Amino acid sequence: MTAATPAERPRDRKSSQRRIQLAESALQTLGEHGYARTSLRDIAANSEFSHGVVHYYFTDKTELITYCVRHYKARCVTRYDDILDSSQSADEVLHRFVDKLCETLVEDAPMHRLWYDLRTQAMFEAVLRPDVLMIDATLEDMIWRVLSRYAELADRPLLTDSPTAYAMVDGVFERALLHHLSGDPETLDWLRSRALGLLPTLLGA
Amino acid sequence: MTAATPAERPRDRKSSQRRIQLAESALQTLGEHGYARTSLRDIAANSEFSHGVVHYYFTDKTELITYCVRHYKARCVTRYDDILDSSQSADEVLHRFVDKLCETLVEDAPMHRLWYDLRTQAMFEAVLRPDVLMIDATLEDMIWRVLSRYAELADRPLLTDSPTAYAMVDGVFERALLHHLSGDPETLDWLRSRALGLLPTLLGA
DNA sequence: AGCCCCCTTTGACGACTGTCAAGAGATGTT
DNA sequence: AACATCTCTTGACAGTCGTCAAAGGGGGCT
Repeated sequence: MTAATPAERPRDRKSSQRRIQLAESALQTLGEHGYARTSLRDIAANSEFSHGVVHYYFTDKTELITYCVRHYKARCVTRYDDILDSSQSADEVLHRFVDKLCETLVEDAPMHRLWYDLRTQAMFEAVLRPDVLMIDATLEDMIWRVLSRYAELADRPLLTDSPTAYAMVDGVFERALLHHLSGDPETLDWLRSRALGLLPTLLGA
Repeated sequence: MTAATPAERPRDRKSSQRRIQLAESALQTLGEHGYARTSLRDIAANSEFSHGVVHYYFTDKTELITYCVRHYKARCVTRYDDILDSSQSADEVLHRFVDKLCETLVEDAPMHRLWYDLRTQAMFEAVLRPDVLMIDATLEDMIWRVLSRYAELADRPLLTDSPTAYAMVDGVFERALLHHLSGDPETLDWLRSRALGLLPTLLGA
């Protein structure tokens, strides 16, 4: 069957490529100006197309946003996964995780603040909630995988549950991001030392 | 001396009352719709004045917002202070603090999400940063006072520093707020149990 | 009384927004 | 070569935004 509307079939592959392309332009612009101050014209101006093309590939602004959010997830969720496979000691997991955490704080700062922006907007707009909650759960899993591997290699039990551990790490990271973007030069050292201190306290005797 | 501009002197008292009055209306509207989707006309419509009056008392929209933020601080910073004075045991501080935390999560949910909204917008707009960072520091102090009193009554040392402790508690609270606003009925129990579990782990032997 | 100053309302402006329609250009099929 | 289909540009629409100017009232003062 697969009864597609007449216009959909030949477009499928190319159209999905365009959607991705537009989503990447959109993510970059959103990371610069924030969700509220980014218009469809801004997004199109940062791409190589005109503003009308957005409505050709996305029915709605919210569809574009939610598509961007979902596309964003795929890029960042596996950030720490190679550390887990290749590390051989608890200490190695700890240090490499913290290094990566500090690196992405600086490197991907616009994308991180965009994520916090969207998550906060989900507190106001119900349309954003399903996607945001799903990504938040995925990020929680990501942190939990790190902590589980860390505890396994240290041969000690984890004291907290997954949501709490994620919430605490995320709180520390969000604070670091705010201060980093505010120009505080000590933020990186603070995040490094606090993350190095935090993880061991999540392990029991 | 006090060389005031001709228009300022007689206005002083009344004008500051109006500013407060408008700020309260603004805070309520901002808490409902969020920073980005709140216009000056919305704010005025929620007050008993017309939209023109806002520009009579505030030169700018950003001046209104920053004034609101500063006014908001005064209302919420002393939230837990009476607990500290009147509690006699560590356990009493712990339970009364957590009770208040859960109560304000439900009761003041719009104001909390507004705070998170503004703090996130400060990652994009530099004008908001001074006020946001100041309030964040004040909230950090508020949490630190609770933890200090808690540790003092328990006669045990605190394991973390003030910024980290605040960041972790705030992360847990922010997560609880998002899920509460998403309609998750188990959020309140989760926050209560996790907060009751978190504070003791911040104390050393 | 008449005047002046403070407060408020109203209406308007230019700019910007999401959305859509009409048409031009390109691409490939028959 | 001619046609049809997909893709993209352009221009316009209705609405909303921050901002401001003009004017209306309402007290108190001289």
